[in-house]
Amino acid sequence: MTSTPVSPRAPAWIVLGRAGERVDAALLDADGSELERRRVEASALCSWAAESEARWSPRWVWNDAPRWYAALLAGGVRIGRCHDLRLAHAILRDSALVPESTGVRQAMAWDAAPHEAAPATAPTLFDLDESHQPAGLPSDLEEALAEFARQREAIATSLDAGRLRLLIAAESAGALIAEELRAAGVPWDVAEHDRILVEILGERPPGGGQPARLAAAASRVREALGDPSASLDSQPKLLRSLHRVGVLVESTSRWELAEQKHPVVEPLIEYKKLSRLLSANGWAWLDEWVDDGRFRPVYVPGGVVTGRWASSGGGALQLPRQLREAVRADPGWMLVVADVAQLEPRVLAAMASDTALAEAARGRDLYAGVVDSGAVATRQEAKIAMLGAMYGATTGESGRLVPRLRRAYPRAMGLVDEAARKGEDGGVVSTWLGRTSPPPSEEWSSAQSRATEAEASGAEETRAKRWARDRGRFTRNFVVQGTAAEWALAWLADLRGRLEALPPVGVEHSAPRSGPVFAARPHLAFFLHDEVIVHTPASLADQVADAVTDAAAAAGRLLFGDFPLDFLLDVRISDTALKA
DNA sequence: TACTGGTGCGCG
DNA sequence: AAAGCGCGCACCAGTA
Repeated sequence: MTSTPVSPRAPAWIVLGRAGERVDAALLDADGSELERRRVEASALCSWAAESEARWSPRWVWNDAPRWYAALLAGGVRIGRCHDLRLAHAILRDSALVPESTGVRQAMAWDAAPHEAAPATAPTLFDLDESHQPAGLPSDLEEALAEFARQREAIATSLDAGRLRLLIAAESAGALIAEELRAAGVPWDVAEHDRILVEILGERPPGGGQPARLAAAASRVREALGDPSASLDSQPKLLRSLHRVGVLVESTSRWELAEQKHPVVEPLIEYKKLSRLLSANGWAWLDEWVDDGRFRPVYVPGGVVTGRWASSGGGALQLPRQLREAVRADPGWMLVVADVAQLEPRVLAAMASDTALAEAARGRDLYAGVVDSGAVATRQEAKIAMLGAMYGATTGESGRLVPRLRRAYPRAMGLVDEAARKGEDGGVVSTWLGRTSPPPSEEWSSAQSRATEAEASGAEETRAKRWARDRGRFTRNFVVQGTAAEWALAWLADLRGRLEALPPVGVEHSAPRSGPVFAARPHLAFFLHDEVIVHTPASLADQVADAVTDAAAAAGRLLFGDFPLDFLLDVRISDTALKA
């Protein structure tokens, strides 16, 4: 392998494909011309990739980042940049910036990209079992090269190649980061988690029954219901039990229960709370998801239509506040916890070039700025109104307050109102960088056309109108949520580069459980829409905090140029992830 | 026994 | 009873 002659020209891209136990690689120059091919045994891939990365810093082109990068990371190889064909295909196929006639928009195997839950153990490249790959996703080199060519063509002929390149680079960086997050894991203090569970639920019963405080709440509920055998976990049965004692609720949700005056209410709400903690994040979760002091959730980049990440397994995106104290830095390390204040309205201000809203956000809590502008009276009103504007509220306090925002910030509100109108009309909308919402379903469209026919029933018209409004709220939110996701990807990717540039620490200060690649340096440990947690050697914590802040500013400039808007962060350095 | 849909609740 | 977007997961009930 190492004896193969070195290419006379440095490749800008290296496209990888699989052929059984071998890996085929095509080295391309910047304009996509092939320089040479290599054939690498799977067992030698890590060393060849490490060498190529050091020599050329290419952008690696592959069908699906998890399939390749999990194995590279396990082998101690970190790479800088990639082009993920599956994720890029999904963006280009739907993007309104790409002409209809382009090859990438035709139906093909690259569309078939449903993710599946990752295996419990890191896959290796020798693993011939492909059951974990997205079904039907092409894996050989020729198909990867053909798709890569189609994608470059689609970008080049698009209405805005710059934005699409940026979006695909950010999306692909996200794919790398998702694998790195999983490889490094969230540092997790099992003893602290157990302490929290015992404090709230009571001791874990050795036989596997209910913990004491949960059992006590259950018996208080049954006593109030006057039924020692009442079933509390079946919604229909619980509803009937409540009706029998005169609690005439329509659902068993906490909000509705809380409005009732009856002795059953307090213990039932308590029971639901404890029961939820036990089933969602109890000892069983701990056994299944935390291993050797690390929680390793499965992130799914691009898993949400808007471009947000989803997660699969472990409920990574639902870590309850209650358990944040269990997120704990290794000895000698610290956590830098940062979240963006009001990311979505800030993004909206920039997209709409709404200088009044940007002014309200500058250097302060955006909602405080809205209050100062006189649009509404209190912070709570500002928040409710802003969320209502972005989500499409029409009733209640939120719906009532939105018109005031419309007067104060006509540009920003005009942007989301227009997105809603397009959605109601059956059109599509796009994010700032060009991710486009899916078109309406056949069922939706035919319901709309039927409703306009002369013989349409009142019920059909009503339903069509409701569906139209539903879709309008979706597209209204899509542009904001999706652009916020793009900003967050840019933030993450920039931060990743800044962390890489910090000096590694010596072995005496390392965190071996973070794995071969991350044991000696600050690394991203968690990401959730507008929040990041970095696990860092304590001596670098201040520099990491600066990096997080600088990366946010860089992301703003990358997307929105010199539009005068800042992305205010709350940054904390602590040994736990506890929020203020 | 395996599935699907409804409910409720955690997160942003 | 959440009003108003996007998710994942546990649990139960009904069906195949």
